[in-house]
Amino acid sequence: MLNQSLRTPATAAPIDPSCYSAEQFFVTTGHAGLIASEFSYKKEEEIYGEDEPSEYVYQVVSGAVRSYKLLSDGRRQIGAFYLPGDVFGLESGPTHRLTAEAIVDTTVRLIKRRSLEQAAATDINIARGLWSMTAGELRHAEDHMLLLGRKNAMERVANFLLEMDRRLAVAGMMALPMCRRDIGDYLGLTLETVSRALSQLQSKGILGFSGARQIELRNRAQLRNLDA
Amino acid sequence: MLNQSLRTPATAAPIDPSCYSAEQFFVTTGHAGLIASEFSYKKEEEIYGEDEPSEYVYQVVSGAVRSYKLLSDGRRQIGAFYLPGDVFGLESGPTHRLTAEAIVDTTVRLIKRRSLEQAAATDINIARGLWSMTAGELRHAEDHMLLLGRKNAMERVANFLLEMDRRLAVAGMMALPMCRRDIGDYLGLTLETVSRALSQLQSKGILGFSGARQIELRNRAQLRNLDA
DNA sequence: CGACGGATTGATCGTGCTCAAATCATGTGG
DNA sequence: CCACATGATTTGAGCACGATCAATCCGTCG
Repeated sequence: MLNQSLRTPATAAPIDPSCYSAEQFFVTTGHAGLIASEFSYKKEEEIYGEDEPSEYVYQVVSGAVRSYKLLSDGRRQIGAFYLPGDVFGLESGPTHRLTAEAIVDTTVRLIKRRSLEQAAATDINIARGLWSMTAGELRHAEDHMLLLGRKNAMERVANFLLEMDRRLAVAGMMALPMCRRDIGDYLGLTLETVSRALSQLQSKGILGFSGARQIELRNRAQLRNLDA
Repeated sequence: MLNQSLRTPATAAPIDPSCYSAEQFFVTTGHAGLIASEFSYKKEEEIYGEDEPSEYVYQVVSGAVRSYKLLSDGRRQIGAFYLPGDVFGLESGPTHRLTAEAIVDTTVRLIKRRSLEQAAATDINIARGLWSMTAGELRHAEDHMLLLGRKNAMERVANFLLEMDRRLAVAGMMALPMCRRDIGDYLGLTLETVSRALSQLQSKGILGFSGARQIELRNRAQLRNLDA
């Protein structure tokens, strides 16, 4: 299965370093002569743990990944989902700040972090790319803090649907890789609250199901209204 | 008033780029021949607005700054407080993602963002510093997402007190620059809930007040227990 | 001293959580 | 191919935590 966001352009497009897209990062590293290998993880398998040394940077080829923090009593906050094309596991410091797990069977490309750092020391484009990707994660985290701190349940779920629609919709349909509990732990809600919000959106005709994880958005404008 | 975290070491300490501290960044830029000027803002004055072009990078000399996002109906999420020594307003993209305001009369040092970018193009230490500071903000945001998504009111307030204790305690006392509403908007709570939690901690002898914003922590261990 | 904004405290309300049960989807073995 | 087992999802009922609304109280500054 070839993923659209991973295709290498036949003609190397010029890269504006101030508008860096994570999806193109592994293309740039290729230009710099860095070697990316592939690896696969089974559903539910851990890719790296919180506070482990950061050895590799990853790009999702196929599948999906969740990245989270745990409290001692088991409460979990998912910080981000990574979908095909997304880069994750990039750290500026020595260790990973969150745990990463495959949500479904997942294949990744990976590059040794050390070789990236070395490349960045001489290639300003690589250095810019590392910074830009971290800045992109920060932007997402800032938006998510607003959601977690100040939005109500329906606003959170509407926001989630629009985010997933943007990132993985094909022909107007989304195939969510994650369960209701994952969605709840991403949105700071319980799985029941997520389920109730989705049911309510269905009854209003804003979305349609074909299986609990196959969702079609029927009214994105109204969904954007619900997202505060 | 000389702030401790701003003092320039008499002997230039070697800087480990993987453990970059934001406080030393303006020292490094000085070595690179970059010029920092000073500017002052009145209490409640806006320093920059959300989505405005990012022209400068700032370091708090004295005072305090809040950085936040607003929803259309006025709900506010404060992403971070910046205290003397802290660097803020650093963006990888073209615009600021949050609004920054002086909480009290505040003096900052500032460097043109353009000159920083130019310096980073030739000086890998500068480039490393920019990345590390953004990564530091991301780390804070990741911790804060866990707090906002999964911690209860007392855990949030305990966490806040320990954070402020670490960052601005002098002789065991904190002089908070921000009001209860600011604290609430930082923690995803109302000002009343913050006030009740603080009163409860006082009645347990875990902290003592000398004025609503002058707090002495009397039992940090117990506070750490309350912070999940 | 008085006025004003900030903080505390109280009473009530409501959203989202908890606990529980029913239903649905998926995959496995007979 | 069907029966069953298992986990995921939905739905319901009741509850609790933090929000809201409201009334003092306090500290600071004119």
